[in-house]
Amino acid sequence: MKKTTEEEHSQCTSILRPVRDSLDVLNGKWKLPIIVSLTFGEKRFTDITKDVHGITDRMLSKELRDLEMNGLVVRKIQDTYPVKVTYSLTPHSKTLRTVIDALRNWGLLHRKKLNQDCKERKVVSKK
Amino acid sequence: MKKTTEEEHSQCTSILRPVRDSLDVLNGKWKLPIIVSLTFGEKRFTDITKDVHGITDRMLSKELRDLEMNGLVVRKIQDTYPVKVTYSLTPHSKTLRTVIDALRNWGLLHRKKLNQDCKERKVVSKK
DNA sequence: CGGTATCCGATAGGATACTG
DNA sequence: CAGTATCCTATCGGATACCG
Repeated sequence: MKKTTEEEHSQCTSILRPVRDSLDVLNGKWKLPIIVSLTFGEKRFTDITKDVHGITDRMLSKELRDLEMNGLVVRKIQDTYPVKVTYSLTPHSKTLRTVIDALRNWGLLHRKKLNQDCKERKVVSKK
Repeated sequence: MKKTTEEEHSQCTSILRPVRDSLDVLNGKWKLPIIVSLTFGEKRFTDITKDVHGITDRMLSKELRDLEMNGLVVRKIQDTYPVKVTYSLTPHSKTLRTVIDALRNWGLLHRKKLNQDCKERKVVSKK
């Protein structure tokens, strides 16, 4: 138990780099929720608004642009009248499935944990 | 293919709620990296600084407090001289392993994808 | 070593109004 | 319907200095 620290550090770095790569692309409150919404198939602007509760037009617009630039979302304009715009996932963003599942499962676990702590009156008041 | 939309919407919501629960706790640039650092065992303030490249004392201090309040990190003060403070994960935060693994794998995939696109000269300039 | 205090700029994100 | 424009606040996050 001497030189583990150095080895550990480089091991840690090798995990941290890709994790931070992911976080850079997925950061913020809305990107993953938007992607979740689109996992159910291509949708129109307003439909996403309805799924992702609380998002404003402004944020949705901005986040969709971000996601499109990063190759995670495709914007398609149907040249009908009136014009119809749809958004959908790319093959690449579909690989986010495991991330979403992991977050979902942990979210459920976390909420269960909170309820438990509540029963045990061990809640630490937030702020 | 008529009423799927309503059903889809409630299905979507049932995924979105726990995902957003997770994101609320894990948001920001630093929390998951800090947790990754601590997966290698309890560490001191400065050691975390070294693992999580680029973080400032101020942010680390703040984020550790946040994580402690949410029951994801434990702060332990050894009453030696000089005083030694260590941080470690809780059983609960250890369940984040799957989330971290998923993000790590996706990060690797994403970088591979970027390199591919680069070769194909399909890069979309950022900004 | 393990932080806190202060200051500051940048970005996230909300509210509201408006447009083709 | 599918957004943009404008304005605003809050938080993020960096720099620097300082403290027991």
